[in-house]
Amino acid sequence: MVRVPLTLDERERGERLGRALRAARARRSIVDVATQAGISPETLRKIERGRIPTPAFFTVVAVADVLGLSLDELLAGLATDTERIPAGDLATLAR
Amino acid sequence: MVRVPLTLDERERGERLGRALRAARARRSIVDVATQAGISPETLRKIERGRIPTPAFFTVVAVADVLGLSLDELLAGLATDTERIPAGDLATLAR
DNA sequence: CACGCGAGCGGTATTAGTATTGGGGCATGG
DNA sequence: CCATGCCCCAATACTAATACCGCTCGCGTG
Repeated sequence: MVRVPLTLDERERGERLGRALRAARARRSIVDVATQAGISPETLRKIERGRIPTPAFFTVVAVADVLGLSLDELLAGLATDTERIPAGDLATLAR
Repeated sequence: MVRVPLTLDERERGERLGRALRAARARRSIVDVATQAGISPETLRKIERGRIPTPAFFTVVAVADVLGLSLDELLAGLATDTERIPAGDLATLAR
């Protein structure tokens, strides 16, 4: 076995990370945040949509930095997903 | 070119991350930490040696968690490398 | 002393997956 | 209209993660 395919759990974890980042981005545009973070808008979009379940470490760091988000809070929000998202951000998410 | 090769800066950044993780591991063995973090010892060793300059986000998270290291302090230590390592850890490193 | 042992290192090989560019498509609002 | 913002698809270069091999070095033990 060389490199095992990602499990379902790992993919779901990636989706939670994406949702957390999208919620933090709120009303700013993908292009805005991506260029400021030094990555391509397509990559950010894929991360937010969970299409990149295990993004590179420094990529996540750069995005979180632009969003003014501490990595520790970001991780804390991953465990319990939606339950931890404030009502206001939920509305933003559903828009 | 679809995906440009990593720059020298990015590789050096990976080496700093590796050194920081190794310093945090201190006296514990690679195998011990790696298995506890759920990754292969080979991978952890390569990350510590800078051979994996941009490791996956959750891989770094798992290792930092096992080492009891906050991601925020880990990142803070990356900027200025050795100057920020306390004397005690430097001695450990040189051993 | 010689021996093995634990720990780590470098090389190579393999597959899964990331990051990126560029294309097109569909709304919404100035 | 046309810009903005988001989405999907395809192709491609490069990397992550894993595994196996042999090698080295320090340490304690017989």
